[in-house]
Amino acid sequence: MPEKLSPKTLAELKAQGCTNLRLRQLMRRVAQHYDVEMVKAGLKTTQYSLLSHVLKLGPVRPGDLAKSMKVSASTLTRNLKPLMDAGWLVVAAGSDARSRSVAITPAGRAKREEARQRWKVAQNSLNQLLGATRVLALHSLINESLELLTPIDVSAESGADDE
Amino acid sequence: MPEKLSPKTLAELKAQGCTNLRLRQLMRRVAQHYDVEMVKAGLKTTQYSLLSHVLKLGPVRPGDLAKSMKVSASTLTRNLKPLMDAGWLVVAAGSDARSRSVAITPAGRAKREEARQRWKVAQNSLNQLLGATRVLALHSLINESLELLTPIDVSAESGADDE
DNA sequence: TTAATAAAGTTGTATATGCAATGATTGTAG
DNA sequence: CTACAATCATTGCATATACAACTTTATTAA
Repeated sequence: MPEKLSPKTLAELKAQGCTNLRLRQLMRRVAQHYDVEMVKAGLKTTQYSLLSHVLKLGPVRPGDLAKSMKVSASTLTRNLKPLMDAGWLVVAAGSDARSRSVAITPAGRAKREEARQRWKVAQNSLNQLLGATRVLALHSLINESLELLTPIDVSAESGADDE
Repeated sequence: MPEKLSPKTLAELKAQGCTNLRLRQLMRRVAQHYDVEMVKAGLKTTQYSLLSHVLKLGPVRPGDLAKSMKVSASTLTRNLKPLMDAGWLVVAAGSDARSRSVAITPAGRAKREEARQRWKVAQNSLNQLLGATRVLALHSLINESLELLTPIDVSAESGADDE
């Protein structure tokens, strides 16, 4: 893993700039790309993602949901709010008195299915724009990087198939 | 660019999930990685990025700065605030009466230099974690993708070398 | 010259994000 | 059985992000 580098390679890497910055920039662009479609369903891409995860994971504890989505518990708590207000998700009491249980409503299912059509359009047009090969390569790199950066966390299962 | 795909490739792509979701997840992880170091300098990585861009672009109009950083003008307006409050940036009147001019202060230069040391540590440890080859590949893909997604925008020049 | 238009920033509104602190329970050691 | 520790979720605080609407200036067209 700590592969030997020629000085040239190191220099190139240095000249490349900041991984964080570039990643943020790309993320914003891509988010905007998806949002163009998602807006037609009245959702943000993040909300679609949350709906999809709850659909997939069934009644689920907030903490597990957060782990699966790789966001902090506090972020999750707040992101649930607009979806609850819209009646797409419900939060009930959990088995444990300190825990809770998040579930999707029929309206939430319908909305998610509607949004899924939009998502497909966005994903396809992104594949068109970037080229499927490039998108595949990007996904691979992202997945590998996530694994390498993820502190050993047994309980965080795969999550939803698509956003 | 619309490369011919075998059905298999298409299926793989579909199974890969959502580019937006994965990108967001990686971005959050990477941001946290850098933040561990940046916090020691009392900055967020985003703020370091802003300081660096202003340092590089000299007295610059907010609009140009936003373009260079690829954020919206409204985002930039707000992100300037904490740095102005801290005395690291100043916003003066621009040539044009409706425009402005953003510049870095001596204190800002010092802070940025301090933070730059931290940034190096973060970038190096990221390279260690992911492997330099992988980071290089990631940068390439990000750069290519950004270009393909960026609406032809002549005025948005290269920006700062590193975050 | 005046009226319509374009350009530059800021603000209102809403969401996303995380750390640290808090509140509420449950579990455990003595 | 009680005091201490661990778990789970939420809240306070601060920042990041963008779209749409608005204010102020400049430009341009008539």
